[in-house]
Amino acid sequence: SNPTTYITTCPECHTELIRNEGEAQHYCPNTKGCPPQIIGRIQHYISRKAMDIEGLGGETVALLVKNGLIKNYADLYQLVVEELIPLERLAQKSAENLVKGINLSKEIPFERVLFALGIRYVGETVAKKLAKHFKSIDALMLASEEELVLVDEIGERIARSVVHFFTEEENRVTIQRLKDHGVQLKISDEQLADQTDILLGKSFVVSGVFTKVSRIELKKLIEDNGGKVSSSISGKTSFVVAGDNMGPSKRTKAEGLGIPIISEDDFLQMIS
DNA sequence: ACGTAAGTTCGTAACGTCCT
DNA sequence: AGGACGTTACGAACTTACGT
Repeated sequence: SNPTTYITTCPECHTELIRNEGEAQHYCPNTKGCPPQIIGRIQHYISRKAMDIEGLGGETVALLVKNGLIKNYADLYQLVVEELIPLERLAQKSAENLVKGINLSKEIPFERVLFALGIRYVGETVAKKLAKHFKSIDALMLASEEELVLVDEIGERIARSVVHFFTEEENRVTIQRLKDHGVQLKISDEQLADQTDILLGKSFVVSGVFTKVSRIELKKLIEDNGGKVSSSISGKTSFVVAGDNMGPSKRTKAEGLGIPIISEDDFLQMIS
């Protein structure tokens, strides 16, 4: 039987939206002409967990788009100070900072660039998984749905979305432009050199604050060495790495399950 | 030179959905 | 069913540009 469909129009660009019964959300398919989408994609690209471009925030992105200076994130790399100065809220100083920030983003590692691209269902962690598995955007672009599903943690929905993203000509062009500007679209040699399999199959929970490495670095060390970081303790947790002010409920739970609680030093010892 | 307003950063928490 | 993930929202501290 045919599912009921609901038809509405996008309040922003008045494109027709079709949603099938049972689908939780519908997205405006007008990816090229819907202004909030154009701005939103760039805002995501520059955001903290993605390319983290300092000097550029959501409002400034909207300003740049509205003034016709950029239409997608690859355009950012062609901005020059002079054309920014006439804009509201931007003067010499901010314009320089902005261009500087954009240039610095060329050093952002591949996994975050992959997240920044804005492929649906590819968030921060899925991007990491894909980056680790495929090592480069070229390899990822060649992967079929079948190959993608074989990757741990990647299901049908994500696989379909990834393949779809790369079939769009516009996306391939944008990616080529990023590549030409020197954005990291493959895992760097240094990154590869830092990776080991020491912690393969081990699952970690991190709790508290640490002195020698930051919480973020600690998680990165776990992942780079083949381990998995989870947010909550379960029977599958191998170790809890505890810093200062470890959450008391976590401590109780770990003790209850008999999971070893190790210190920052213990952990660093493990991987050295 | 100073205060204000706007924007950004950083931490956190909650919620609904997806994966296994 | 349980855990993980993506998304959104919020607030507080900090930075910067701009008007007086």
